[in-house]
Amino acid sequence: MVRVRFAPSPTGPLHIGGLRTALFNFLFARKNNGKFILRIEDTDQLRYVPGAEDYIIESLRWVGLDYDEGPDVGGPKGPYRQSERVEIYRKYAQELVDKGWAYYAFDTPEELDAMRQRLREARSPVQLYNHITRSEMKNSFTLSESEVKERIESGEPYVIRFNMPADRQIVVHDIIRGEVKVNSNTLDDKVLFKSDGFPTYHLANIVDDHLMEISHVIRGEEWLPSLPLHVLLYEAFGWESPQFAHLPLILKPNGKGKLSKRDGDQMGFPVFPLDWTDPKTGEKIRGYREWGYLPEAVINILAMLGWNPGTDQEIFTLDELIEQFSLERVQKSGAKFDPDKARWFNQQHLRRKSNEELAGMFRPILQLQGIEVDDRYLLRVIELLKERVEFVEDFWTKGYFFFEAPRSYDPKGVKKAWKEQTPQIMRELKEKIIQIQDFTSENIERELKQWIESKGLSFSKVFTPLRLLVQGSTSGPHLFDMLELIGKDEIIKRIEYGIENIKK
RNA sequence: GCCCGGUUCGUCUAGUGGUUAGGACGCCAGGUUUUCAACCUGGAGGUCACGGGUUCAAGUCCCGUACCGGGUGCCA
Repeated sequence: MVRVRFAPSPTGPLHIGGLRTALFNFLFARKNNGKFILRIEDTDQLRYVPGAEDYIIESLRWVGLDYDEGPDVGGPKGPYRQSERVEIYRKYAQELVDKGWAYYAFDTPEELDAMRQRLREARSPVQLYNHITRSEMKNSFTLSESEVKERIESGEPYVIRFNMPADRQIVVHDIIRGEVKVNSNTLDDKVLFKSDGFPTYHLANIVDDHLMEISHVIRGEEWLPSLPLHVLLYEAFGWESPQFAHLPLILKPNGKGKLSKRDGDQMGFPVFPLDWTDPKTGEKIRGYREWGYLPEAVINILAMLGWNPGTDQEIFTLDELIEQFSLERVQKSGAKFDPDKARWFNQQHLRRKSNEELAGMFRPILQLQGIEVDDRYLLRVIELLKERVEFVEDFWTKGYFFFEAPRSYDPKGVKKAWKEQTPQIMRELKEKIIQIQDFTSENIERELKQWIESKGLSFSKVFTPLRLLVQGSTSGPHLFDMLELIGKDEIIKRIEYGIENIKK
């Protein structure tokens, strides 16, 4: 039985790197008829951010990554919030102490700093709390059993550290990267249980993955260095280890490093699925959703960052991804995020939507403008604009003139199309348009072209200024379809108004 | 510093010892269009990080170096 989990910690808004980890877990679970579990890793009291958990849940829901078990939906292996499981971790930490795999330590943060500082100054290649240095610190190795007991009973703060064995060659296996070998001497006695009564990630993670019967741990590459520790923890408990897959990181588009919080607003693309307002600073960051991205597009963008099907297919629905996903085809190297391609994905998915769906998404934007239109008109507008739009908002920015007369005229367009003789031509054109009885696209085109030819004018001398008058700029949708849709009376009004108001 | 991982057009990538190194985004040009977009056709863009091996043959296997990234916390 495949059981995988997405285990974010609620220290801020979910980042798209995290969302991709969730996606790959989800795809793997669905592909293998397994379970996808959401677990909230809120063991850090200091970094806890109110609202972050709700944000995570809402984000997953928005993109359609439904989980089978989780804090809000429950499940047989709950609770799914680590803060509600502290007693469990305490018990297992104790078990490791009893078995000799862990020990008590009483060093203060200052003492730890001093130790690292000293080692650095001594040019020691490693500055670790390990099998060598622990003999100089305050812990179960240096204190007598009774003194340890006494300190604990007197309420002195303590932590429980892992007893990292010396000189062990650890070989771990990763589905994406193959074998990774590490010597335990480069590892340290990690804190497993903190003095605040909470476990660290390492302990809680292993205990929960075991108790929740997780079969595959699919997580970001930043966890690869702690994999040997985790494997040793499974050994210490005598548990069978799940399989591991470490996903490549998503990197900044230009420049270096992991994609992070502020990159988005600076470089003109979102880094978070939804809008987020920092509860402390009040700072607002825009999300994919509010930016106008379709959830389908976000899924597609993330799926293609670090995975590919091995075919030329690039546009996928979630179901198609489930069908074709495999961990074996996940890339080893980090992928730079490409904002241009992200836009392209959105455009592709937008075009695959029905006109009715698009109308449903566009109407709220119109309502914001105080505009009410009937469905037939709206659907025609969408039909005319659909191929030239990347985001839903573009229906407004590129088509507002279907709903109201242009308020201004694009200066470049005016310069290009509005010549000395143009007002006179437009006056005559207006008279011609008044005469057109059958005001349909096809007929308007035929009659106007005939008229232009009979006057010995060129199409562009007439049509470009006409377009300018009707829509305020010189590039846009099919001219005659647009004229038909806007209607004869309104067209005439716009021509009259424009002739008076465009100055040359 | 130390540990781990990575390295194919600007970007995402195909490629598993023998290919003119393929596709997509973006860019450029032509076609189409009253215009722009879309679409179609074409183009530029890669000494497969570098250096050494192994082999009749290496982007593909091995070693070293460089560079990039991650980790190195009582953070996850």
